[in-house]
Amino acid sequence: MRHVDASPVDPRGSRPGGRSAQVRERVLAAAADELLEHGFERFAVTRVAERAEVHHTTIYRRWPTKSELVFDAVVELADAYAQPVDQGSLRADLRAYFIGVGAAFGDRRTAALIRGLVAIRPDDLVDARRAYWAGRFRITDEIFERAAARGEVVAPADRQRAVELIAGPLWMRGLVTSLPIDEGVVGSFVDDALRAIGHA
Amino acid sequence: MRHVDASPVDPRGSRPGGRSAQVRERVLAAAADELLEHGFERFAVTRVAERAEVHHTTIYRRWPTKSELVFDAVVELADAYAQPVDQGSLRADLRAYFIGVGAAFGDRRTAALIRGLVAIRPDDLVDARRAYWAGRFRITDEIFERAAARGEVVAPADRQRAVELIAGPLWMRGLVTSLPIDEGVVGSFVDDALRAIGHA
Amino acid sequence: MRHVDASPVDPRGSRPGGRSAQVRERVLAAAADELLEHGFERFAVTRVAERAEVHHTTIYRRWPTKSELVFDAVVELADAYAQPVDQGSLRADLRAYFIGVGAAFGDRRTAALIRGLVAIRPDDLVDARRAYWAGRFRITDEIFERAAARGEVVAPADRQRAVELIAGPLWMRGLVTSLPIDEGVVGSFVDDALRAIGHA
Amino acid sequence: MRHVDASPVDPRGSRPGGRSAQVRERVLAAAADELLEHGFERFAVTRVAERAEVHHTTIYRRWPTKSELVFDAVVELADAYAQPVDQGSLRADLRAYFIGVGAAFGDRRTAALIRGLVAIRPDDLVDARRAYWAGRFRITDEIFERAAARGEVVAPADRQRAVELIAGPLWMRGLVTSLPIDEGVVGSFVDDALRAIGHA
DNA sequence: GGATAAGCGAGACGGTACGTCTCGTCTTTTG
DNA sequence: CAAAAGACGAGACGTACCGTCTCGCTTATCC
Repeated sequence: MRHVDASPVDPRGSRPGGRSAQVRERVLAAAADELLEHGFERFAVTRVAERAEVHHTTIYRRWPTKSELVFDAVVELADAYAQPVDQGSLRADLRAYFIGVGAAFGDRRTAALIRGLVAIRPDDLVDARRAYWAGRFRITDEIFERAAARGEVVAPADRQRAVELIAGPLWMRGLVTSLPIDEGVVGSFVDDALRAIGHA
Repeated sequence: MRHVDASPVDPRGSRPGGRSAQVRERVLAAAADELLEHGFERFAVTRVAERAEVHHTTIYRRWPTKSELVFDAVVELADAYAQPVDQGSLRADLRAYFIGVGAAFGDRRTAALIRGLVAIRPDDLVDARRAYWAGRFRITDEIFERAAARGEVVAPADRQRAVELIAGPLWMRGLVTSLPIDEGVVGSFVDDALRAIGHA
Repeated sequence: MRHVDASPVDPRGSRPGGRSAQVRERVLAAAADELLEHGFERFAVTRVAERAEVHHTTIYRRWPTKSELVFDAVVELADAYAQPVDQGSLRADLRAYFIGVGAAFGDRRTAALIRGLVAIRPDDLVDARRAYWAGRFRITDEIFERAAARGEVVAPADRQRAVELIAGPLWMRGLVTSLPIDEGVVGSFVDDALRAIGHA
Repeated sequence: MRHVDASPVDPRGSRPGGRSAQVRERVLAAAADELLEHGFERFAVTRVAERAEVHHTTIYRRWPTKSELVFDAVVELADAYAQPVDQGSLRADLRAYFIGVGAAFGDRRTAALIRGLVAIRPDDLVDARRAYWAGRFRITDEIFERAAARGEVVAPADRQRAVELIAGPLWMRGLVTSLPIDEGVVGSFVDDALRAIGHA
């Protein structure tokens, strides 16, 4: 899933701790900082280089375009919010997970980054984006699997609908209307979604 | 509702057909094209000027920031989709209206504009955006008013929830997951939303 | 000598106290200020208009080019230094006059202006400049005439040489080498010049 | 003496014939042309870039201000006129040297450059200008040294005066009054100066 | 253990776009 | 009818970043 896997650089150097690996780490960290500070739009490779104390040509050697660098950095960040824990019931699991998602929009810097992701031209980084979203949906899938194991069976089509009914309003608040996203709101969306798909 | 109303430009020139009005039209149309072709990120005022056959300084005189230009272009388009017609029932009215909204994402040009709208930094144009969304919500309010007049009463809080439950998934498909938006999908979101708020 | 005499504007308006005359006065005064403050190079008609509280199109109606406006303003200023007084001898008259000239270079703002005049392309405002320099040389001519009336006769060719031998070093210090110009220096140049032309 | 020596540019590139050296040459030549054609005032870096077939940002990298570019172009030319030859006597040496200087004003291109040099604001490039003039005066110093070796001793203060009495009128003719500068005129200024300092 | 190849530091460069300033022209309204 | 008012085309400004290139230097394997 890491984009840089395809890079021609670093056949041996990427051993953990190697010089190359250090560069990669420092650059991605710096990119994340830059992203959080300036948002996607004003993201500047030049500044990333300065932050990482790496020459800018070195960055271009590994990440041919800005989009690719940003994407790698985003993925790095995204994983932080991908920690679903078993809460004992489908409803509780969904609440917990989407409260985490909602919190991401609450962090202005993360919000800026998500906003940027959306702004990327649909034709850019298609595969990378597909992979990213697949990864995210895998998380909710796990939640439903776990529920099924507990006996709360939800049909695949209903899973999809439920996720859209919860995530849709959340994203809309986060990206579009700027309405607040707190735990109560997230909970009510979860309830509405479960009611809509006829889940007890 | 037009953002440019606050601009120092156009005292008399904005009479329909006047020179200024022509410039405004040409620029906004060109901005929409530019947005479609290059996306918000690579949106270049310089190119808009070339497309519109207007000098770039003229654009800066009216729209001091890129955000404002994009916003005005979006608003221009938005009104096209704001024509709700009485279909005889709340469900039918909502379907009709949101099918129109969904269609907007189907038009690549419009989709690009909406994408641009989202990409504008949240601190930018706060008032203008608020006004814009107020306008959009006014349309669904009318639908609910009409329904109330017919006896289909929905509490204000439920109106809001219903709209979010329909529009949220639609926008998410349009902006984020790129899943298809057809009439069947819109219909099912409307049904889900009405079920969620307990509307018969 | 006033350049604006050739302007198509102001057939009757230039009666002293007329509306046009007031505009002319205010604009020239403002132009002089602007010149003194920003120097020739960064002289901006726009700012002159603001200073004069006159619309900038009004200025362009009278002074088709910036050069002409500047020139008129310079001439206005120059006269301030053109007040030779009878000091009783050729040597004293020359000293007094050129000490005044030297003082002009001492005023940094005036110096900036002179510097600008020199920088004007030789092909620009040829007639105006010729007229200006003729005016200036007329002053030294008066000095020599007065001396002749007193019995200190100097041949025309020697007058010219003397003036060049005094003014030359002065201008060079003022414009080129930035060496100091004080009364002692001016005096010694006058003495050298008179010695060179064999004047007692 | 080259101003650009202090520039952060050109670590190795300045080897004669290197890429950077070529750029420098081409730009300075183009700057001289531009100065000749448009004068200092309408001197446009943009046009210099076009003439030199170099991107304008490249020019700004090396010469942050217009003044520095003009100055370097002037210095480049100046050296051409700095070749005093031993003519056997002080008078002859001075004549030969200043005839060369006068000739410089005769070359329109060089004259335009000198005019530009004068137009530079006095606060700009103070050190560079000081160095430049020191270099020029060193040439006349050599002439006086040579004369002293031959037995024609001139006191330091008189050297300075003499040079000003010759160069001053020359520069004034060249820059200000546009009077002709031929060998006869130069000769008479030399003679006048020597007479003024009491040199046989 | 010295060639050799890869990665990095360094920096000039061509290039796009930015957003601003000023110019001088034009058209329309006002006193 | 001149001045006020202001939009406009035009051109240059100087800056920020982009992505490419060329050139040494270092370092870590591989013969």
